[in-house]
Amino acid sequence: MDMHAIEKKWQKYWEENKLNEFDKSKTDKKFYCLEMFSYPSGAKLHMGHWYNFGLADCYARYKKMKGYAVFQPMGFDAFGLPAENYAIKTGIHPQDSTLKNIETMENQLRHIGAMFDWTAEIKTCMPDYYKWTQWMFLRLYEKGLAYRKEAPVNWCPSCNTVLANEQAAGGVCERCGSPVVKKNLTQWFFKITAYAEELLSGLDGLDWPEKTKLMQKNWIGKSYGAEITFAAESGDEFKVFTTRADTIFGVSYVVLAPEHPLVAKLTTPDREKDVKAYVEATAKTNEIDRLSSDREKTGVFIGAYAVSPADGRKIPIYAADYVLFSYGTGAVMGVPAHDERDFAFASKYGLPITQVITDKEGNATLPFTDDGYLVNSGEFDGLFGDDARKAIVKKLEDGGKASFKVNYRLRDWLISRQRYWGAPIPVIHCPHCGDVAVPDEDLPVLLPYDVEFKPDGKSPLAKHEGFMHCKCPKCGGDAQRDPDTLDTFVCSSWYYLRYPDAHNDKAPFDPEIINKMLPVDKYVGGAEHACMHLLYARFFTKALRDMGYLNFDEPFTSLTHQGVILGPDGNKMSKSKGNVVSPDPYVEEYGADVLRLYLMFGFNYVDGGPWNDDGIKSVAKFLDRVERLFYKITAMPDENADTYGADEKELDFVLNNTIKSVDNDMNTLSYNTAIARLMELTNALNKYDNLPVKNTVLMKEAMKRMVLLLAPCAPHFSEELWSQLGNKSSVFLADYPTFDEKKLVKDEVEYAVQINSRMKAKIVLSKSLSKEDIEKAALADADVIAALEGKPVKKVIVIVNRLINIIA
RNA sequence: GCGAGUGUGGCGAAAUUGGCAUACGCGUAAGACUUAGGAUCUUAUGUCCUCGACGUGCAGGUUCAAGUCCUGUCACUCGCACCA
Repeated sequence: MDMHAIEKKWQKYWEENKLNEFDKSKTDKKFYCLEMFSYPSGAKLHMGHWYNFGLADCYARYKKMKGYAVFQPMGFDAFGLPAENYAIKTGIHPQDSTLKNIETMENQLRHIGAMFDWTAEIKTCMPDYYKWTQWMFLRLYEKGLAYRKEAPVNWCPSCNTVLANEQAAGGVCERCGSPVVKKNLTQWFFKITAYAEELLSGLDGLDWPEKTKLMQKNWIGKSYGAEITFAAESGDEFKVFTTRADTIFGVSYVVLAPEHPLVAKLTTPDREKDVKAYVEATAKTNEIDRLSSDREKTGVFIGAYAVSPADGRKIPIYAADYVLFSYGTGAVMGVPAHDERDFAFASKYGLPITQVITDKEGNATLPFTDDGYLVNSGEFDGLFGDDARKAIVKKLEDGGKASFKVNYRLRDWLISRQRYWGAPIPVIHCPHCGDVAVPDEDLPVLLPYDVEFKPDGKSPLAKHEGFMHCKCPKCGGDAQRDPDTLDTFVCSSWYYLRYPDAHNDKAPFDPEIINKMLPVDKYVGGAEHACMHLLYARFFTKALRDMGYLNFDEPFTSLTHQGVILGPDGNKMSKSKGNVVSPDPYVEEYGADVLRLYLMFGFNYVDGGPWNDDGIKSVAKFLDRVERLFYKITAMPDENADTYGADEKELDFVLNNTIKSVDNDMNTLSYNTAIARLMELTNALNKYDNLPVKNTVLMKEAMKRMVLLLAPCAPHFSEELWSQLGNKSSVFLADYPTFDEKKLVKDEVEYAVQINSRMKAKIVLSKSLSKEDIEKAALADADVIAALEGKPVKKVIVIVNRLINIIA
């Protein structure tokens, strides 16, 4: 078959007949199948895109044939750093390179033969989209979910920009790998922490990979504990957060984070020099060092003492950088006997180590960090774990010195970027009125084209007079625009809401439409977004729901992460390693269907693996075989329709079993086994074809269903064969084949017979036999009798339809 | 360090509730057809071998029966990484 010709032919047909477009009259049977949209990079589409988009399309087409009105849109996450970096390097404007890249990618994407509904295409860098991204910001701002504050932020000295916590994971810049340093800037934040609890509890009901849910859970990091108030001798009070209130009698010092405001206030004059030096040194330390748990603990005594609320002991106060100012209260109590970090710290600075917890036997090596029984704890001695914690906190609570407290590790989402290529933050800073939201009717705040990209730590927009200067919407006086742009993750946090109403120019979407079309029924994309995009999108959905725009709680009901296709060398594909595999030469040589089929067959979808084209020919051969068989069978006259013996029954069994298996495999995205079953059906048809007398009516029926089963996987090929069968409408409008349970029932079953759990014989028995008869038949078998050698039978285990185990 | 996952032929990989390990394919070998074969078809193909034994990273355990369950251990991958 001329693959290229039929690709063109049917892609044109599908487009002209609007087969890829969602039928808006069928929202009651909607199936929203979405792949994570991609960034329009200068590099061409690689194998991973095909693996993601092409194979998700197989699922979408399968669902369509199962009777759903499938909506599968495609778009581009078009703002972002790479285009701007490229502009700095080459002088080519981000808008020009991005739009050009999009055009190239659109063309490449069409080669996949996916049923993308291009009428709903989104490009996040276009004003008709980012207008609504800005609108989203304003709604969150109104709700108090967007706020501005000065904060130490992750600063990448190489990219000259602020990074989100998630983009600075591990203390290095996600993009360039440079060590991240801290810098104080006034930044915009989204208050994602307001939803910490629901983001956590909502995970339970989601059909998502367990690993991803666990990652989000850990990222949110809920922990139950208590805040306990310590009083300094000066009278100043401060709280520490602890999950181990049961260890409070073992406190031998307390630590304040170096950034803690009380450090300066409480430091005694004789310690001032040392403390100041330490605090300054901490500020200079970059994240990579500060966050390393292997690092030696350091700290400095500030000269002041506090009083333990539990027993009134006087304990020294330290400042140490192993305590994070941004978590809990920024202060902890040091219990060296029962915390590894405190143990290391106390050992170094010669602080007392008092054991207050012990195990069942009364002996424990320090530091002992498990739950245990209290000792040296006055009235609480003998209590265990949770009971001890509750009793102690209750007692302190009565004295106003403690309270139960839940903490989350999740931080608010820093969304300001000192970059050009993003959606401008729609806020005006007025010398009289302060921060003023841009009125909705003035949206979008357009991104100017003529800017200076050269990075110098200032937003390119800040240097653009025409952009910056404006009138305050409130007082009409001279004012300045916010020079920053929004993190691109803001754009991608709501795009799935835009697709179903992509051309709405009155609102980001019509809630009536969106509430029918959402949530997304199947979301397919890489696992690397587990704690960023997927969390942010959930936050947006919940926030918009609470504002009354949406009536659902979660954006993505079911999520699948496709595996990663690695380079042939087993490494992640990258330009620098030179191991990027392009789909283009394979599409050129074998066609889109063969490549789709090979990607389905050669890998477990959720695992991926190193690229290797050894098997691609075999898949091409498989389609050739199907095609040859197809033409051979369709050319046969209808004969022997009434012939239905063992061979026909066997063929019918394989046919029905294939339908059952493939249906199930497609539904669970077990593509490799689905293709294996289709190969088996082909083999069975070939085998049957070699018989002298053939029921050609049965063969034709089998072939017809084969074409239907193959259609979601090899759409052009199958559409062609379908039309050759004389069908006037698309194969994707045909019903997915169903199987007949009766055809799956065999008259006879082969049993494996084991003697003392060892395989000794195989016997074929009628399906209708009772357990007793099966046992009798097995014991009467000549091979079995021989293998038993006259030994008495003690016990016989019969597993119906499978095996018989004789214990002798 | 903590958390999660993976480990099966020469290779990619299969294996409902524990029930014939290695489906499907690649590769390899032999044969058929052919002027020819890098096409097509057929057969064989876990290892060692004579019966038979041994085989799912390794060592144990539970069971009539373990790739699957339990304990320990090694290797690799991913995530988190001083969160008190």
